[in-house]
Amino acid sequence: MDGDFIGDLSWRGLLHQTTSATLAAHLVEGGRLAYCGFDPTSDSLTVGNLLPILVLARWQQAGHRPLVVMGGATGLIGDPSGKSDERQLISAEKVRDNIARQQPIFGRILDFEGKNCARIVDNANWLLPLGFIDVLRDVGKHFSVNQMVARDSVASRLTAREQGISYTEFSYMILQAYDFLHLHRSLGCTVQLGGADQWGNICSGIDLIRRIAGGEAFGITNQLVTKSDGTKIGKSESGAIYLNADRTSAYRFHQFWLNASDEDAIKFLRWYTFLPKDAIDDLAQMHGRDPSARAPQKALADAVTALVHGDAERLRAHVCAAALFGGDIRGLDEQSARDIAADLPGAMLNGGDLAGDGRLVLDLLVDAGLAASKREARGFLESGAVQLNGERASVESRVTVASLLHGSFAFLRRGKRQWAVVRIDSTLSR
RNA sequence: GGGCGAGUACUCAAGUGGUCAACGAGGACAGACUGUAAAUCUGUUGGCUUCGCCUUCGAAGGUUCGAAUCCUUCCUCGCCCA
Repeated sequence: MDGDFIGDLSWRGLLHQTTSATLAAHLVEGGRLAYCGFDPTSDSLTVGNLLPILVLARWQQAGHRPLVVMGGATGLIGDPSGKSDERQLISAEKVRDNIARQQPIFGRILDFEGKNCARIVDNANWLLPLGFIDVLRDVGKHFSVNQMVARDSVASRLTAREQGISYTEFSYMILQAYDFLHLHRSLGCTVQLGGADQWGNICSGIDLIRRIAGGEAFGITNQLVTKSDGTKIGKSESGAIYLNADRTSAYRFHQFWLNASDEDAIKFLRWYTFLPKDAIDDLAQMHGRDPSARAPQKALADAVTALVHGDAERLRAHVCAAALFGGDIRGLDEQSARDIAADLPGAMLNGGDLAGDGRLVLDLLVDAGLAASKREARGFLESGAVQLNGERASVESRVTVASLLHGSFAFLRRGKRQWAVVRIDSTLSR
């Protein structure tokens, strides 16, 4: 997919705005450097952050150079864009920690080798050494408060009576503008990418570059995407969907995409995968012929899981899903059961725990994380939502040694799609 | 610094001395129907050793037989004045 970056974004429904009519001409020549900033306000990135990373990857595939800017300094301040509340400040330590945890994902999705290799920099390196007075004299003079107040991110906080805005967050756009200026001067960065809510910040940077450096710079924003019901992607269910395997297992990640609604699946394919237009059109057609095959959902889950977790993990997740939702859980051979069990959340028991009458399924639901409390577990059992090894369980049901598969597993299912496993740790038993 | 107002469960939002574990809405989860979809209908939504008990209404104290509701101090936030 060499070449047309703007065209690619556009048919995928991701293009929101670009800053200048001369942008297209600027991009005709390859090797342009564009940056996108990521503020380390959380220790792990979520599927919401995946989109801008992919935009950088598309940029790279179009023959340009991507630059990831970690907000080691701006993360200490907090961007008011798109936020209705003033945020709690996070400690410097936490920010450094978050950066360390967030970085690996970029290595997996961007190409750090070759001619158009990606780079990661941290704005703490140039923002922290700045002196307050110097900034006010050299940078602040170029900002009109009248204009700053008119920016959406600020204006909404000034008019909304619930929350105001602190001077700290108010200053954020100056810092981001300075980032762009710095990257323009030191690395020749000419383009900034970001979500639609970043428009104001990006424009501030472009203005600053024109005023101080006399250079021309560009901005491209992508649409902020939501599900068809208008809610954020990757929220709800059992919490946010993270990109780190230790927060959201590859299996759960795969399941998340597989559960996309019909309406969303095709859109997600355009937004979150590199599949070309005709491949996606084919999937849409297949889906029209046989919706129950859920071809788009499967393609989506496989593609995104492979991208984020690697192909081996994708395959495991796929096999696991097929066994749990397609086959007979009791018929699994020991090795398969062991593999699948490893991917599911669950509870670990030692052999002695199941001696005699065993333990109540009610209790194990809580231990395995399928119910938040016994009170809730009781509700699930009473409504017939729970299966033990494929058979409906009741409030009185117990797990005994006899109910274990291959002497060591018991599979619990709550509702249609939540699975967990109770495992016997043989090293502790007997 | 002064004046006024607000802080209730995941969110919004009732409740202004006992009948309040706290109305209602949304969300979420579950059941039925399906395709691990959507829509629809139904149920649940603080915890537990569940005909009862325990812990919650910004925080800490206090008044009272009894407080989410009254008083004091503190914290956070908004508006106005300086």
